[in-house]
Amino acid sequence: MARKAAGKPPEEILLDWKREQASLKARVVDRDTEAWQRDPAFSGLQRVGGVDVSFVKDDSGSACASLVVLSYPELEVLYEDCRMVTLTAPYVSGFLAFRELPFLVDAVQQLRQREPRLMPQVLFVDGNGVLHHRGFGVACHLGVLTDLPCIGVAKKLLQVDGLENNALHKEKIQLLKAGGDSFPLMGGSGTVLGRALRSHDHSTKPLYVSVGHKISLEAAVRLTHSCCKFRIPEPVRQADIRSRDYIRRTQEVQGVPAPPSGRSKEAQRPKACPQGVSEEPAGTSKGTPTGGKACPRF
DNA sequence: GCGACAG
DNA sequence: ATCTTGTCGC
Repeated sequence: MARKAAGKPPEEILLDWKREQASLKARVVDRDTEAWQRDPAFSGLQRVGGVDVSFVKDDSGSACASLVVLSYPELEVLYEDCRMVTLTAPYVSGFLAFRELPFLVDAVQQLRQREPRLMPQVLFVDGNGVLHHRGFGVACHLGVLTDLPCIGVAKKLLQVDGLENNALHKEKIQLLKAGGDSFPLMGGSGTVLGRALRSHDHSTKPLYVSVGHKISLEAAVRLTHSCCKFRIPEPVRQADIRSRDYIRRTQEVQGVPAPPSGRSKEAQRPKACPQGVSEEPAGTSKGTPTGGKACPRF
């Protein structure tokens, strides 16, 4: 009975999605809009957020969407929201937003309504911003729909517009010697789409940072570096750790016994979290991140 | 048949 | 994204 989100959507749907991306792309602001973004120490910045979606191992439809807010510059968790969701759209490279975004937008709206004072001033998104097939990745999408500054952080290079993870690219990576070092990622059109960043001294594999919304690439890269205690920016890392933990706890209670004795002690209590406010599986959203028209099934 | 492929 | 143990290093 459970609808599986498999198979690639019909061409017709993909065309719809492309039209939507093109339409929303016009609203992207790829420059600094806040005073703290220009400040050398980011003074004025107090809260940074991160979002992520983790999956249940044998069910492409079940996942846990999480939104966390950390203090800056301490990077301590102030807020955490994890919720199980049912994904309807399949994953198609270039259309990640249509699969994961509805739930993340919901999470932001809930925060805005229940704890407005904890609203993050910038959001780190797992995935790309303008470094995308059509210049509108999930970080841009989330930024436009929430009107929050967003930074796209991908763990792998999306090979678009002439960008390739080839020998030359690898040579450039070798030249990144210290945390904070980076080099531009230029698309075929000569435009800089993002930057490969060595997030800290002891990390060899770079992060691919690109503008999502309302922040310049320079500020995005600098802030990303300043939020890395490890390779992955702390906001996204915490969202990831907590969402997987949430799933693990859920699987333990009614199903799998107790695999190994995990070492996920990394989760402490945030000052606020809508955990107790149990309602429905929180799957109000449908197919379109916009919430506009409805594209029911695949 | 082979390479690509954010999460 | 997820499947997976040990292992090398600070």
